[in-house]
Amino acid sequence: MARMCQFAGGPDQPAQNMGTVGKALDLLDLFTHQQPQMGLSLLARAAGLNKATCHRLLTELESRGMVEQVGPAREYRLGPAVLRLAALRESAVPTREAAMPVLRRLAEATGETAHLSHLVAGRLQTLAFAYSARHGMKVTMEDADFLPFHSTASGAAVTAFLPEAEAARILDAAPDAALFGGRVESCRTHGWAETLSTFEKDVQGIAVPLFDAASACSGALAVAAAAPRMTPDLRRLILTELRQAGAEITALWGGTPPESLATLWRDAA
Amino acid sequence: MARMCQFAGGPDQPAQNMGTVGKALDLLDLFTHQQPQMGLSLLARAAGLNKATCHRLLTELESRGMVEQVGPAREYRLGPAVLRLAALRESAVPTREAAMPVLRRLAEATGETAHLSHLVAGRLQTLAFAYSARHGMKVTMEDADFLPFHSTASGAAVTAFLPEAEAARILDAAPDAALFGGRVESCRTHGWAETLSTFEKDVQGIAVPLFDAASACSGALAVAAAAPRMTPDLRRLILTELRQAGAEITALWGGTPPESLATLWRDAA
DNA sequence: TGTGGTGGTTCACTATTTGAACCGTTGGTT
DNA sequence: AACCAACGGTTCAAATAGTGAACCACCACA
Repeated sequence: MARMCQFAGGPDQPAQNMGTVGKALDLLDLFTHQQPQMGLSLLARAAGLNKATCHRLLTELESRGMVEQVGPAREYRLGPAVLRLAALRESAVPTREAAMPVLRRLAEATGETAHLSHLVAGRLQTLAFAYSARHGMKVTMEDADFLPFHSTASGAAVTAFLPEAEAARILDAAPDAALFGGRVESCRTHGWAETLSTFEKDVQGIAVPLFDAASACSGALAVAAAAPRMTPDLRRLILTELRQAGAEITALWGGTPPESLATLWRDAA
Repeated sequence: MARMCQFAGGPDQPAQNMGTVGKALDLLDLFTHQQPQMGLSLLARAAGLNKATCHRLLTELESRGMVEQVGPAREYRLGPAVLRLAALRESAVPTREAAMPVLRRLAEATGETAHLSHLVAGRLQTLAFAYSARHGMKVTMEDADFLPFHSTASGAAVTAFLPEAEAARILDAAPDAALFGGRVESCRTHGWAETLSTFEKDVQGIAVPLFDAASACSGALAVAAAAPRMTPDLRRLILTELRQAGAEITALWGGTPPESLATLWRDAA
């Protein structure tokens, strides 16, 4: 079960399972903060689809309100139907709402930016963040973006506690396998991951993993601090608060940390 | 262009355009507050799909995080990916966020429950609402639900300003065509719609339509008041505030009311 | 008047989706 | 314990639905 990769060394698996609806959903993922709306041709090119195919998919998405066309250029953007789905999801399982108070408390206690992400479909998705009012200079973030595994503390923390197969996939894709592998390994032994100036210059990230009910890693909680004002004391404080908050959110989400990590955190406290 | 219904009296058009992704997206619409999660068989039955088909669609939705399976019964529920999409949509076009202050002000000024819905894919979707703190007894609402056209003031208001073809479709589906048609006609002449004890007993609804940039009706703003405390004065107040707030939200959304309604509202003020 | 860019449509080809029947479990009844 | 029904999930021949090169009409620029 651990090694599902039967094609030895097959480094390129560019096309995954490609159903029609998969392609349609991939289209939705093309919209970002940087490009919240785009035309048919651009979408087709970005998705690697024929224009006709892309058009049909978009039409179908539009008929259900998942995207909408706007302006004289008839560009596409995400539609209002997603709002209903999200509201329904949050009402059924209030992931974000439940974690927000803890997140705010963490930001307040550390004086730095707190940041929550969770694993969805193999990617690390920003769920929420909270700023502290203490300092004028702070690390700012964009909501609803994907986090790169290899350059963030959250990414390392999650990778450290992923099933072996998936962790291997991420490790293989790392540009600097040794460095990233080291961070992951360190997280496995200490219970937290740390980066400095990898995601962004002069930003120090410290992260702990979060877990679901099956003790599988489901996300990460991080503090992104301005490196210039970091001190050993502050670092100790962040670690303490982070472990505490991480345990809380995991509990709020109905999850349980794996035994190994639970003891690690207990000993540290 | 006005009358697209070429099959005279054709009352049953049960199957619309049915692409594969349409079916998949329809699955998402089956989740409600009442049933936030359901098993494979139930979903297949509710969607009118074969179990195998339904399973494949769900698997594909799950691979993109649009749904997730949970618990020993492996039931499905909406997944975390919808959160990202909604956050992105709100960031690109802050429909809800922009309207919230106006909505709250409306609730405060009238002392009743204010309610905002918009038209998506031919249905009226609850977008937000605001309560007033003035009275202990108030009309309460569920977010992220669909509103029936025929029994709500919002439904009548929207229908009154829809393109003829769509309005006819809704009118034809009305259980009491005369009553509903009367409400719609009244809204066309006065600029607002009103219901009493239709959606729920002892609830009086008053609604005005909202418009997009092309002066097409895109939603409705309503006040749901407890009928027992309604007075002519209160009703006048609600109407004034409602027109004002409706014009504001339409403007905030970058829309413009059709000239006919604009003059109606000007004269009333 | 050409050239290259849109958004959108057509239609023969075929690859994808479909659904009856199947399996292995589970949980309640007789 | 045997039975039954309903569950989630899988198989595979049959056929339906998706695909993409080539096609408009349009616009802007030169």
